[in-house]
Amino acid sequence: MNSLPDTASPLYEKVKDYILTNIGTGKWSKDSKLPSENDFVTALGVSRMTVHRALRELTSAGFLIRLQGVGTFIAPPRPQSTLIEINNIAAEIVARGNRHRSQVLVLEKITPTKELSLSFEFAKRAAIYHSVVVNFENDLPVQLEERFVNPSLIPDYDKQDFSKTATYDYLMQKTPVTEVEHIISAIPADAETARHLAIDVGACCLLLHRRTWTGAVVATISKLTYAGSRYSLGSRYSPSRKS
Amino acid sequence: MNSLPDTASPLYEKVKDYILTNIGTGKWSKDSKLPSENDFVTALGVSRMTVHRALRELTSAGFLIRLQGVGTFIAPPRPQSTLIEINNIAAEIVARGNRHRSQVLVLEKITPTKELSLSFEFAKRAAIYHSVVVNFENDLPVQLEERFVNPSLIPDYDKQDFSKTATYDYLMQKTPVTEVEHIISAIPADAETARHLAIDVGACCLLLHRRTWTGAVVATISKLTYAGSRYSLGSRYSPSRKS
DNA sequence: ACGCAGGAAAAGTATATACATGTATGTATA
DNA sequence: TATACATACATGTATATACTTTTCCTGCGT
Repeated sequence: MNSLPDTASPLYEKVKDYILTNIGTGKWSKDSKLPSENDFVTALGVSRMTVHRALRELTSAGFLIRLQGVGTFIAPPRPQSTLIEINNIAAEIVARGNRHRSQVLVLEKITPTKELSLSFEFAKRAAIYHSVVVNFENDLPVQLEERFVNPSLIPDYDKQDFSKTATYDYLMQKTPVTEVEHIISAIPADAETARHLAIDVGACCLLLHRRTWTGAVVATISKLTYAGSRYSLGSRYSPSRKS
Repeated sequence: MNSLPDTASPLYEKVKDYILTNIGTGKWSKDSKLPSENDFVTALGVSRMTVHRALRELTSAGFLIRLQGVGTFIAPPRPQSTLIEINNIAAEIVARGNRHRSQVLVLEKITPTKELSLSFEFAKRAAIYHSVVVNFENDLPVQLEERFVNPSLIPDYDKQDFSKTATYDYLMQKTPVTEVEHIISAIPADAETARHLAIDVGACCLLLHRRTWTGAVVATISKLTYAGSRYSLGSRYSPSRKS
C-alpha cells in the first residue's frame, strides 16, 4: 500500500511530498481533518515517528495546523505578509559603491530613565550603555543612530571604537538575536536631530525604533532616524511556499 | 551532571536554551567545534535523539551549521534580514477592535503619464485604472490610498464598490501576487494630502510605495500615505520560532 | 435533562537501538 | 612516495516502545 515516490530522498521527505501533493490536488478538503498519524502509519507502512516528523516539519513550515487531542488540519492560506527587510546601513552604503563614515557623538554609561528601564523590562533600575552615532554616505549625514545597550549581554560596549567598527556589526557579532521588534514612523526633526543630519528643523524624518532580544532578555534598543529626503527603506520580495 | 533549567518546557527546548545560552556567553568560540551529540548525551544525561532534535531545530533556525562526519559549528551571524510585515490596513483596524470605513474619491480609467507607463513596464502606452480612497479608523482618516491597476489582469476594477470591499481584498482575491516591491519614505504632506487626511500642510507622512507583480507583469502600483502622527508600521519577529 | 466520570483518540515527548552515510586519519602495501 | 584500505567518529535516518497531555464523546446516574 505504499504510494510514496521512490526517489533517493529520505523517507520523511517522501511523506512530506505525499502530503503536500494531496493537499494540492484537494484530496483532503480545506475544512476536514487529515488522517491521524496512525492512519498514515498503516496507509504508508512507515513508523509513527517518521510520520510525526513529516507532519511536524510541515506544521512549522506553515502548511498544517495541529491540535493535540484533536487532529491535523490544513492551514488557511498565508496572511498577506509582504515583508520589508531592514539591513545594516553601513553595509548598504558600501554595497551601493559609496563611502561610509561614522562619527561618534556619545558613548557612555548612564542610569536609564524609568521609561527606558521599563522598555528594557528591567526589574530594578540598572546602568546601561548609551551611544549616539551619525552615519555618513559620501560625507552626507543620512542616519542618526541612538542605541541603548544591555551591559549584562555586551559588557565592553563603551570600550569600542565605533568610528572603525559599525555598532551594528559589533552587536551582531557579540550576541545572537532571537527576536526583533520594529516600529517605523514619520516625525518632524527636532533641533538636535536637524543639526546632526544637516536638515531643517521640522523636516520629515523616518524614525525606526528597534528592540532586540537575546532569549528573554532585551539586548538593545535603537532609535534610527533617517533624513526623509535622503533615505528610504526598500525591498523586493517573492512570496514562495517552499520550506 | 544536568545543568538544564527546570522550567516546565519540554526537554529538547531546554537543551536548545542551554546551547543558545552557551553560544551567547561565548563558551564555545566562533571557530571551534561544538561538542558532538554523544558529548551532550553524557554531559546532560539525555538521549541522543533529544539532543539531535535540539541541534536539528537550531540548525534549521540558522544558529548552527552541521556537517555529517565532521561536526557542529556556530553559524556566522545572520545577514540580519529583520523583517517588517505590511498588512491589509482594513484588517488591521478591525483586528484592533476599531471600526473601518473607506471613502472612494476617484475611480476611473486613465491614460498614464509616460513615467507611470514606464513603472508598469509597458511597451506601449495603454489605459490603466486609477483609484483614490481614504481609509478611516473610527472616523479619523489614517491612510490615503492611490492605486494604479493593470486592466489586463483585473478587468472590472472600475466596476467595484470599494466603500464595501477593500481594494486590497479585491485585488488579492482577483490575482495572485508573485512579487512585491516596497519603498518606505517620509515626506511632508502636500495640500491635497493634508486635506484628505485632515492634517496640516507640511506635516510628516509615511509614504509607502508598492508595486506588485503577477508573473512577469506589473499588476498594481500603489501609493499609500499615512498620517505620521496617527500611524506607524510595526512588527515583531522571531528568527528562531516557527510559523 | 443535566452533569459528571471515564475511556478513547490524537498529538507531544522521551528513550533505546540499529543502521546508513559522510569525513578525517592512520597504516599497510604497491 | 603515493595509493588504497581500515577504522574511528561524526551526523543522518528509521523503528519500536512507552508514557504524557489534551480533547472529545459516550454512557450512566441523578
